[in-house]
Amino acid sequence: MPKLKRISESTISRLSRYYRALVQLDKDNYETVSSKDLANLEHLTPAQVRKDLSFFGSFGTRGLGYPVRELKDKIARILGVDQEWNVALVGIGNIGSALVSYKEFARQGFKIKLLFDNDQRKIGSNHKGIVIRDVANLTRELKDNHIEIVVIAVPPQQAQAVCDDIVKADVKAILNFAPINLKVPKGVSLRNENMAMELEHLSFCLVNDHYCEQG
Amino acid sequence: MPKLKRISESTISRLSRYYRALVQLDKDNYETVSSKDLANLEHLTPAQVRKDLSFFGSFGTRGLGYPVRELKDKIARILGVDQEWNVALVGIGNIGSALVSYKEFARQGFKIKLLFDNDQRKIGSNHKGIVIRDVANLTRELKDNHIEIVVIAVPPQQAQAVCDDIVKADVKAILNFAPINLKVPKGVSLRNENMAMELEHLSFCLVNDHYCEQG
DNA sequence: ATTTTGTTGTGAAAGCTTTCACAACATCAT
DNA sequence: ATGATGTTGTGAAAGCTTTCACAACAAAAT
Repeated sequence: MPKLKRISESTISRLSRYYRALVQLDKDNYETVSSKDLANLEHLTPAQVRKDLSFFGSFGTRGLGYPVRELKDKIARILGVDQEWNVALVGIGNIGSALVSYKEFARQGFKIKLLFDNDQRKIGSNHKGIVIRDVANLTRELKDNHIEIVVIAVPPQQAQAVCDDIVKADVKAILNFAPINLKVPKGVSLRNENMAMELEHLSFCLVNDHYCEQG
Repeated sequence: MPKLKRISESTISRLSRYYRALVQLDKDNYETVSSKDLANLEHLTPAQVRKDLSFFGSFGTRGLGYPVRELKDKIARILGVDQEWNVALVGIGNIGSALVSYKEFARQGFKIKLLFDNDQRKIGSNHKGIVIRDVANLTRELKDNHIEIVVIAVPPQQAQAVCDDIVKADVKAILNFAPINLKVPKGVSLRNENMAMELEHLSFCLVNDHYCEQG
């Protein structure tokens, strides 16, 4: 039985941070970087950097550090940002509209291909060059257009129904902005962006600063 | 020496989830709720619910469960959402604009009082009833208006400078949307919303589904 | 009264993540 | 060559979080 080591959520998140740092280091023409430097850039510990990277292989040279360009490319491959992904966005309200214009996405290979809404006044209209489709046809259109990632930006009451339609289209990755816990079957990856929750975390820290020792 | 038990980030996040569930239960006129029910609602375990709550006191009755209304109010107090907070928003671009209109914030007691930008064309103009101020005066205006929480929605290159000005105004809570690791002094709480990172997490799971056993 | 059923609060166990510490190398200076 | 310095990769230790398991209690049934 091949021992399947589970990888922690935090390691994946840190991988994103290493990647961002490496992109910058490469731009600045650094050839190599030590775990210590990389740790300093992202306010982590050298041991953590090494442990995280060692999970995926031995990328460094003892005495020297890691080759910047090579490590960047390796992490890009691991994160899947060396390729393009077809993204659809459901719910063209305040947040949805903002995401369509968010340059960071396209730059990283996440291409917004389809937009959906349930508002008859919006359906059929053009939004930044993309036509808004009827959410009633969500499942079929996601399938037909080979969408791989869907962003949910609808009100919480509609989110689970939308989510179910997305799952029916065999989409395996969902980013949810609705403040609700979506239920997805095993095999579907779900990430939540919950701004209300983050603000509550901050107000908790303001009220209970003795519990929130941080810096 | 009073033993200062540290509270985990995850416990605080779950507290937000319990709160959301309790608000709904209260609306639906439930009088009591068991740790089992609360766990089911948020896809957690009963033991975790009890452990989390026990951190802040004994709120339940053995054999019966927790009184919904009372527990909701207690958690509201703990989270600091039983009061209003003065919020400022820096950077009125795509995301910033969306946040101004985001109803969820105001509903939870987070009142956006000031808007800032560095674009001369925007400064002085009205945005949804709030005048946009010059970010050059950030520190002074935050102080004068007793702002307690600031949201950063500026491009990454400007984020650290903006952050430093916020810290100078003695603001102790910052929500950052810029894809960069901000450095803040001890005593200042910082939360990050990094959408690019969440998408990278999803593409990681698409590429490495064997590591991402979830559901 | 006594038993049955249900649920909390919590110490202990299990599981997971981070940090430590050092052997194993690579490079450079002499 | 040899020694000095620097850095990785990793097993073991420490620390943290979640889950287990059960005594303690409350309410309802008999």
